[in-house]
Amino acid sequence: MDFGKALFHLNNNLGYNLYRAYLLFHRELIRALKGYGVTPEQWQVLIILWNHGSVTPTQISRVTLQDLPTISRMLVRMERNGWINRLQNEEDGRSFHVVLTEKGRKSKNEMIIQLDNHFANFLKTVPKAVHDEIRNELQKLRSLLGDYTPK
Amino acid sequence: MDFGKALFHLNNNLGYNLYRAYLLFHRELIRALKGYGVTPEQWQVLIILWNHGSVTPTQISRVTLQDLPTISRMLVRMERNGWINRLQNEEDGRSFHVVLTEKGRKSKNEMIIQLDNHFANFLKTVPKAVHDEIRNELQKLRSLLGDYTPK
DNA sequence: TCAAATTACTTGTCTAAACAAGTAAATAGG
DNA sequence: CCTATTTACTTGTTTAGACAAGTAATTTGA
Repeated sequence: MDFGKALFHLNNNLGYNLYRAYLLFHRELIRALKGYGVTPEQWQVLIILWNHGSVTPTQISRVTLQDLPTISRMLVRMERNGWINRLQNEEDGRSFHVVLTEKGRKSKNEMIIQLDNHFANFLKTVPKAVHDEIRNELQKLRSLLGDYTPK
Repeated sequence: MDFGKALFHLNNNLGYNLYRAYLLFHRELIRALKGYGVTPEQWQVLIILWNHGSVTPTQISRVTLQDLPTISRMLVRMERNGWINRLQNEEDGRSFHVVLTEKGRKSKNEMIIQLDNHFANFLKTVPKAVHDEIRNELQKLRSLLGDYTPK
């Protein structure tokens, strides 16, 4: 069955290529993290917490580009699974501090090493020059489209 | 609040850049299609059908890289919304043909023109050379990772 | 030919995400 | 100071998607 024609159109579409490449990475991340009971999106929150110690849901929401309902429910699941705690915010009764549990803190090194290895293997067919070139191009695209970038 | 450090790590990660760029495009596609009552993923199926007339769920599943449960339920929704019909497959009682309804067929031109305009505007800050360069790089990456590409 | 394996699709369960709407706390303006 | 607005988070609903498990039809092979 020849799907060349339909795929030809899609295949020359930037959005389609982004979607497709994202899917490949996202699935690989799911597999790499599965043993830890963490999703790719929760992994992103763990990285933020490892670098900051304590943040609010709104801050996570801004950094991850996700809306508060998504973050709110994700934090419920992460607390249920023992990764984080929500501490009362003395200065603002509407908000709270998200902090890592001991499990969350101690998992950092092992998980990062394991993930690095996993993706080094996944990307072994991709030359470093190509890898860096694509990353730079994507950063440029995001910047041109007004995506938030840290100082 | 300075999130530079956490974002610095994420920002130099290829997967994160893909995720982020994908999110920007996906949301824009949602907005562009909202008036038609179609999602980006259903749009992808419409394009396949516009180019092929009749396909099976399994064929859609292969082309879109999605599993059958996802396609199966998406087709239920598309049929409910009047875009497609499922016709019995005489040669194979397990399968069926997915075909466009009249609404599905007639929407093609208007939707494509509207979408092209919408994204031309969305991408107006992105020089054509950059756009094509990124698309080519992504095609290269997908190919290196063994993603399916049509002849 | 007929039991075993495979294929095509469905159903169930869970998470992420978009978006609308709601609650409660904090802040601003008159 | 006190009402109106804004902010921070939650809840509800819908779709996509991953993955396990199930059903029914077809194909394989002994």
